[in-house]
This record gives sequence, C-alpha cells and structure tokens, in this order.
Amino acid sequence: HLTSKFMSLAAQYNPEEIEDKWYQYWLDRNYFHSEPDPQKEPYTIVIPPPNVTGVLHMGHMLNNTLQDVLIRKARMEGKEACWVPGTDHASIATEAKVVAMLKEKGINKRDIGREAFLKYAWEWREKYGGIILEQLKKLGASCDWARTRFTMEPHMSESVTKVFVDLYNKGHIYRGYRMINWDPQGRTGIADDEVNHKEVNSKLYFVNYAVEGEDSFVTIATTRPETILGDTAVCVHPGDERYHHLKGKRVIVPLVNRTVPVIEDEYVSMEFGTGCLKVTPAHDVNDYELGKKHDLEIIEVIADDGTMSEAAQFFVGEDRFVVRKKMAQQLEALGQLVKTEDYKNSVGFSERTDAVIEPKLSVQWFVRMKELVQPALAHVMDDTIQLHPSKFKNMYRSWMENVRDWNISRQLWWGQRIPAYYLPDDTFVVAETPEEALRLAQEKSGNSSLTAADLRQDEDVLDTWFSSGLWPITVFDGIRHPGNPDINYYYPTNDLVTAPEILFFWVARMIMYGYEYRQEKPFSNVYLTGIVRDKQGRKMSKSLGNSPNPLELIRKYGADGVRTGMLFSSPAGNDLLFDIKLCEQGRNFANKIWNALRLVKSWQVDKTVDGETNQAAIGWFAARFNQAMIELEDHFSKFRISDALLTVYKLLWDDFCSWYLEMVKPAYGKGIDAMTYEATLKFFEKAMKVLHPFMPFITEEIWHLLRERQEDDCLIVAAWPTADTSTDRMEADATVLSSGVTVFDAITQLRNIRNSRQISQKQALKLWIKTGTPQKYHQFGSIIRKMANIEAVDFTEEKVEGAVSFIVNAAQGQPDEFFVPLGDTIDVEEEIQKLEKELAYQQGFRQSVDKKLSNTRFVENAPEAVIAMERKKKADAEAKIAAIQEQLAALRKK
RNA sequence: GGGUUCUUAGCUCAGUUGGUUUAGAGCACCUGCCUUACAAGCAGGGGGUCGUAGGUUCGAAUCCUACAGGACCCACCA
Repeated sequence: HLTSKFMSLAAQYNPEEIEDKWYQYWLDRNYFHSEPDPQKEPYTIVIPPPNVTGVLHMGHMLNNTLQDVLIRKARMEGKEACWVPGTDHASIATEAKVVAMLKEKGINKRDIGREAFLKYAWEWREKYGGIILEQLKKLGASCDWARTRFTMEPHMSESVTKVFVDLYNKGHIYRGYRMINWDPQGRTGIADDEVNHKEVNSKLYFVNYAVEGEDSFVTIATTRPETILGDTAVCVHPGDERYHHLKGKRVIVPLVNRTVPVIEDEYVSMEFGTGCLKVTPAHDVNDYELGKKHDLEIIEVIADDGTMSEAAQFFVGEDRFVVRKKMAQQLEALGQLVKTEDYKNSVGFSERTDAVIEPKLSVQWFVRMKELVQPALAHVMDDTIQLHPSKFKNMYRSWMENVRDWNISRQLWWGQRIPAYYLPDDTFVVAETPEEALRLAQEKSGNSSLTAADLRQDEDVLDTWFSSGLWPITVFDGIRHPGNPDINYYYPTNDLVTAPEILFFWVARMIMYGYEYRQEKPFSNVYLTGIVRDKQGRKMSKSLGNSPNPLELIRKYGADGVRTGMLFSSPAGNDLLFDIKLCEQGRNFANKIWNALRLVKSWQVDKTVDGETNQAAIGWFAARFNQAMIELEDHFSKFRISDALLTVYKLLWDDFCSWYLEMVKPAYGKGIDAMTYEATLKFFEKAMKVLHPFMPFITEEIWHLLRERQEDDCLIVAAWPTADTSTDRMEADATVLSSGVTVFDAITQLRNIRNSRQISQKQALKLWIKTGTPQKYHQFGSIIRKMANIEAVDFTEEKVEGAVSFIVNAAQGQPDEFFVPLGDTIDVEEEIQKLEKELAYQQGFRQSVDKKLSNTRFVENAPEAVIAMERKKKADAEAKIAAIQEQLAALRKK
C-alpha cells in the first residue's frame, strides 16, 4: 500500500538526473543571463578567474558555492543579478605547464622560438581552458555564461595595453635597474611570492682576505664562496673595536687580487661569523643596498643561466654550485680558507622550477605604488570597502602603508607583452599599437625614414596581476569604452569572494585600479574564505593525495549535499577542515526534505475534517518562520553564510519536520482538512525559497512537485520571502512562541518520562494538569495529546496522588504542575533522586541571584531593568523550589 | 626578528556595546526505538570552573597586564 500512497517518489532522494535536468532547464530559459535593466537594482559578482590551466579543486568548490548562494539570493530578491565568469591566462603557471608538455615531446622552448611556442600555448588553452568552467556547472553555479571572459582575449589585452601606456604617460611606470629574484632554470625574474624559502644544510666558509700593504689578514664568513669573485668591499660594524685598525684601509680579494675598500655600516651584525662581511652588490639584496649607499662597484659574476660570467675571470661557464666547491679547494690550496662549519640557512627556490633563486640585477619595469595606492588604503580603512572578517583590515593596512614599487615585467612569452618599442639607439617609446610606436619613434628620433623593422618590441610580458587587477573593469569593457551601458550599470560590483592569500596581489590592485580608472571602488564587500584542509588540518595537495575529487563528491552526494556540506562549517576567514561526513550530513538533509515532501504529498484532503485543532500549530510555525527570517537576514547582512545555512537547516529539520508536520499530520487512514493542507503547502514553498540559494536543485524539484506550475514559474526566480520586523508582529510572534515553548517543554518532559521508564511509544498515557489558567491549554491541548501520545488531558486543582509529576516553566505567572498516573511503575527512590537534583540546581541558581541582590552596591549601581530581571529570576526560582519541595514531601510520605 | 590575530564541550564554531546565560549550536557520543515520510531516521540524555595567573568593576567568556601555546602576514638568515 505504501507505493500507491507515496506515488512514484522514491524513499531516498536521488540527485543525479534531477540536477542535470534542472541545470539544463535554467540554461534553456536563460535565467542566468543578465542585461542592464534600469528598473531593477543591479547585483554583480565577478568570479576570481581561475587559472586557465586549472582543474576544479576543493578551494574552488567552497569559493564558488559562496558566490552562487549570494547571486541566487539576489536574483530571488528581484535584483538584476549578474555573475561574470572567466579564466585567467596565468602567465607563469601556464607557461610552465606548456614547457613541461613540450619537454615530454622532446621540444625545447628556446629552440622553437617565441612564435611557435605561443602557438602551442594557444592550442593548449583551446583544448583545456574551458574545463574548469564546465566543472563549475556541475556545482550548480549560475554564472552568466554569455559573459564568459578570458584575460587574454583581444579586447581585454587591448585594455591592458591601454592602461600600461596611460600609467607610463602619467609617470607611474618606469624602467629601473633593480635586484630581482632570478630563476636561472626558467631564465625569468619571478615575484617574491613565487619564491619558496626552505631550510637547507649548507656550510659556512671562513676566508682570509689580505690587508693591502700589511702582513695581516681579516677573516670573513660566507655561505657562497663563488661570489667572492664579485666582491667589491668588506664591511664591518662601526662600533666593532676588533676592526678599528682597518678603518680607511683596503683589502685584497682572493684569486682575483682586486683591492677593495673596508667600509663601515651598522647593517653588519657583530655577533655573526667574524663580524666581518664580504660585499657582493651584484648578487645579494643587502649587499646591493650597501653598494648603493657606499657607492661601490658592481661586478656581475654569475650569468643568466647560473654559470660564471666573463667578469668572474675564473671558472667561466661553469655552474655556480660546482664553482662553490672549486672555490673552496682553491682557497684551501692558497692557504686562505681558515675553516668550514656546518650551517643551516634558508634558501629561496623557484616555485615553478625549484631552481635556487639567484638575486640578480636587471632592468625591469616598475609601477610607482606609493601615490596610486592611497585611495585604495583610505577606502578600506573608512569601510567604503568592507573586508569580512574585518581582522584582515590590519594586515591590509600594514601592507599598503609599506608598499614597495611593483615589478611588473616577467621574462616569459605567455602573457601580455610590454608595449615598449626600442629604437636602434636603444631609447624607447611606449605606445598602444606598433603603428603608433613607429610614429612616436620617428618623432622622437627626428628620423622620418625609420620603419617598423627598425623597432624592436620589449621581449618581456606583464605580471599576471597587472591584468587581473583590471578584471572588474575589463569584463565590462570599461577601459576602452568607459561610458558603455554595461560598465555604468554593473560597476561598482557588490561582493567579491576570494582567498586571503591574494588580498594584496589581487584585491588591493583591483581597488587601486578601480579608483584610478573609475574613480570608484570595484566592489563593496570582500568575503575572504579560508583554506580547505583535510580533517587533520593539513593543506590539501596533490602530493599528499588528501584532496577528494570534487566531481566524484558531487556524483556521490549530489551538488546540493556537497554545497551544504562545505558551508556547514566555514565561517568567513576560517579554514575549512573538510571531512566527508559533512557531505553526508548535506546529503542526509536533502533526503530529510525529500521525505517531508513524500509525507505531504501522501495527504488526502477531506472536506469533512475540521482543521480547527491545527490552528495553533499553523500560527506557531508562521511565527517561528518569521523569526527565522529575521535571523537569516541578519546573518546574510553580516556575511555569516554558515550561520545562515544553519538557521534554515534548523527551521526545516527541527521546526518544520519534527514539530510542525508531526503536529498537523493526520492519523493513519484519515484525511486532512483543506485549510491545513494549503497552509502546509505554502510553508513548504516558502521554506524551499529560503533554502534554494544553498540547495538549488532539490528545492527546484520540490517546487515543481508540490503543485502544477506554469513553465516559467521556477523557484530560481521566485520572490524571496520578506521578514516582518514591525513591532506589532514581533510582539505577536513572541507571545505565540513563548506559549509554544511551554507546550514543547511539557511534551519533552512527557517523552522523557516514557523514555526513562521504558514505556512503549504505543502505550497511551493519562495526564492531569494543575494550573491556574487552564484556558492556555485550549489551543495546545490536542497537540500535547498527539505528540506525547496522551489519551486524555484533564485539569485538577489538587495534587494527583501516586503520579509522576513535573513542573512546566511558565512564560508568565505561576508554573504549572503536570501529573502522569503510572500506578505501580513509579520508582519512588528514583523520583526522589531526580527531584533532589533539580532542587539543588534551582537552589544554587537562586543563591547566585540572591548574592547579587543582597549586594547593596549592585542594587545601587546596576540599571533598573537588570535589577528587575534578577528579581523575576529569583521569584521564578523560588516558585519552582516550593513546588519541588511539595512534590518531595508527598513522595517521602510513601 | 617585526606585526596582526586567536585560545569557549571530543571536533568545528556562536556568544553583538561587560548584566534576560552557575555559557549556546551543529556534528560526534550514550540510552531506547525497524512508531504506517525518512535507520541517510525517531525520541530522550550526558558533556565545558570559557588557555594560565593577576588586575579593573557591584558584576568578566566579554575590558587591562603578564605568561604559555597556535595561526597568519612581512622581513631577514653573510
């Protein structure tokens, strides 16, 4: 009979075909697409564009679920919701992948040249570049796919070039000779954040340098003897008395026999090594600074590929690490190596090639940041742009206040090529197009016969962040066409969801560009997610193999299950310790709702049934729902998405399923009255609305199963329920809910009596209530009967002898006493023990309140309301104590 | 080394300007249930002296100081 009753709905929810069906339906009906509509308020999110080489990992899952929740809610609120998707060309990451791919084919990047390499790179991008976006669809991401962008598509590149030229013309971009992190294997400069520092076992070499014109030595300590060949000074601390005699003297660099000055600088630590430092300005950041300060000569002894250069004079063309050993041998042979010590130090490695980074002087392009960054600092500090959680404000500020010039050139091929063109005389012009460059070059040189062939474009490409920082503007083509309808309508965007580790690289730069090119913030809120870790707290990584395959998870638990699983425990800024059990919980939740649907759909409306007794339940749930809405909106307004989900979860599971449905559920074989049925459908629909942003698929499915609907009546675009926050409503809700609490407390205690005495669920009990206000049970009496399986509720003015009794907390007035006659089944000793425990608690509580109230300073200083509250607490406790004592006395008589 | 931040139940976290809290939630746990929506379930229950030590206050998880431990950011390690 079950099958007929519960139609064709399976007892267990199966997400697989349902999810694909609805995603396609939404796509077909174009619900994700947005066009500017002046009648509607825009709500915009731009996706943090994943690397074009990327495949979906757990971090993306969390990040994009959050964005989808926000965008779906906005869409239902009637806003013109636009979520712009896309991918980032990610120059160094992609280039590394393509290089690796070619290497497998036995092809070397340098052998085939720039053009051929880029052809491979584009092919690679065509083939794999869309994968990650396809994967997002499985998650339910409601992106406006028609607006999908790629940071290197023509108009985006054009915009980037335009910005470069503009910043250059405004004097914000310059070429500079700077020390950078050089990757000798990839033969490129890399950013500080692409350098991994690792502790390594190395050696500290103590080397004697002869003092010029004297028969004495000074000993220095170094971990890199190969750089001795490039030394141009020796430095001591000005306060170091051991070396005062060296003041103004010169020393002789071993092997090369160059005489170099002894300089003094407080930078040198007297404690380290011998307190005497050799200075190689060309191959160490600090030495370079010293060199600048003391006007030292710079000798580059290590070439781009990590071998010794001509300037080194010795070991030319040999690798720096080979030379390190050979130098030590040579010095030893010369008798200038005093000793070596084992030593641990941290060495920088290239994130991509794992080669040891060589600090190297190089001509690079830089953006002057100090001035550009000012509005970006100010408007985060004054909350024009809010960071969630706000603790990141401090981090942001310290970075922005100490911002250094930004090296934007990379010695790579895959990326936005720098639009600088060199003339034959090595001067250069900066221009948006080669034609413009030629014109400028002719003008500059005064040589009108100059041709395009005479110009040589800069070989370098721009740092990826230079272009991705423009993302919120360029996706709407706001650089080339600053007045176009899209940018005017959608910009500034609303919320940005991203990871804290790119707060500076990306977020700060978007803000900077936003004020520079739109005179306006790029977004109002930045929600910073945490890192997804495994349950032991380890970062998920390929090498550890501790990262689940997201698509596999979706297949197994449903996108809805995985989405909620991820959101259950991930407050903003906190790492998510991912456990598969979270997905199970999400899946179970979906199943719970599914079964609520099966229950409601099984009901038959019977016009002869009177729904009067359900009025209380309906009124109670309506009040409960409204309060949950208020809570929900509060959570959303503060970006507490996990809490928002939990509010909906509890509303549905506890309030709707465990209480409401059980209260109105007709007895087996009975019909339900039309009023209750309709009210229940309405509640269910409303609940599906607030759940939809979190679980889009199952809610849409249920939406269509609850009632017959028009084709365009989809939940994804249904109106978001509003919370009624009027004073009248709040007061009314409070009254309804507090009487509800009383009744639920009574039911729980009755169930407890049953449970603790092993009385079967099926055995109906009798109940007597001693109360001064029996009318308050008129509404809820039948509910108590139903929920606790009570056969009859009667009122009494006297105690009922031989019954188990308990006190029900009264919302107002005296507490009521409930009696359940159980005959022989009462264990008097046990009852006494229970009551004594309760008594002790109440007495302790009263005592703590008493202590406050008898403290004259409390009574004098505390606000009226607080004192009144304490007095009420005391009165309530005393009433309960009295009642318990009476019960105890009665029991002890036995 | 400099800075920021955190430490509340077994786990993950709430706890808004100090006072409706001898502290709440979800999960986990324990007990009993195949009760006619759901065992991916139902009902009930136990569990924390709020990192430690002081201080301010009538009153501290909440404010201050020190200490211990963790996290993150920045810089550096000749």
